[in-house]
Amino acid sequence: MNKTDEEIIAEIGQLYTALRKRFDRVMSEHGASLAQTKMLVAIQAAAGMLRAADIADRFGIAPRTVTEALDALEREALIVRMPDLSDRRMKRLKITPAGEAAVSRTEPIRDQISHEIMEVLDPEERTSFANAVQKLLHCNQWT
Amino acid sequence: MNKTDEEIIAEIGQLYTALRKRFDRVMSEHGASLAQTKMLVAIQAAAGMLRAADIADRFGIAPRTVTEALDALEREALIVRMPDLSDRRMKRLKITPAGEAAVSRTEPIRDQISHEIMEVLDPEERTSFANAVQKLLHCNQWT
DNA sequence: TCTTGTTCATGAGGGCCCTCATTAAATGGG
DNA sequence: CCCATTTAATGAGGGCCCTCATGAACAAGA
Repeated sequence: MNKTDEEIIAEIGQLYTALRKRFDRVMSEHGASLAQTKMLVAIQAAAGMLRAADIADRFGIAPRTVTEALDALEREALIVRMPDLSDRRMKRLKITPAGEAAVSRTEPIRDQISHEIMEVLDPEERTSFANAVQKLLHCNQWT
Repeated sequence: MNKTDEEIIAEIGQLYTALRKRFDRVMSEHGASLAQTKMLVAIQAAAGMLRAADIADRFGIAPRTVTEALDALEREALIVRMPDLSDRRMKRLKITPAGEAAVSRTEPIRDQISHEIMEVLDPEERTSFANAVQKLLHCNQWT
């Protein structure tokens, strides 16, 4: 029997939840969750020059969401928010040694899990799946 | 250039967020959000016999999540929680007239949006995409 | 009957995402 | 130089999801 559009969409949601759950369970023991770690990596790479708004742009999420994630990272002492002397509206983000430690600790784990998740698809499936996701994403971006 | 596993997974997240945003924007004006409306439909179909735990099972989400959604639905007076006389631990869920009105008001909208989202894929793409999602979901369910 | 184990709903606390409103600061004309 | 606009970050309030802990009620064996 063929799936309805609604069923497929419901399954996308379930898939997202299942993946996040899997990542977070493993990674929560090592410092930061997946979304947080991705921000941490970006902050580290930018060497103290990144602003909250940059992260929002880069990951395509709302600025308010970034503030919230940074609150958590700062609470865990993985980053610090430094006031910018030349523009007092913004704060530059800097990773702490503890933050760098968390990044290097979780990097291999993230790779590993990502790979384990996707390897259930054979190469052709993987490619067409990636294309379909891209297509769906593209057509719903601006809507 | 080929996408990494991590990139594909990140895009699944973005897709989920974009879809939910699209649904919620339209549906929030009509009473209940997507997840809430799906629960409402189930509650309506069960004609007063459904428990919170049944919803958790049916949708594959945690009981605590259901409590939260039901709080919102009850706040909006779309459902009521009725104590069960034979087993005082549980509460039976009943849809209100306002709830039924919300369901019938949003039903065509949900169908419409679902269809608009999925129609960017041609039939073969749609099928292989659905299969891939299924496969990924299946292999990550228990993990 | 009296534990012990189970089930149900929920409190408490988080993560990740959103919109809208607000404050503070920078900036570009008049 | 001053005001209007724009930009940065965040407060307030929601939605959807999780785990772990709690309390009440039921079920069943000793």
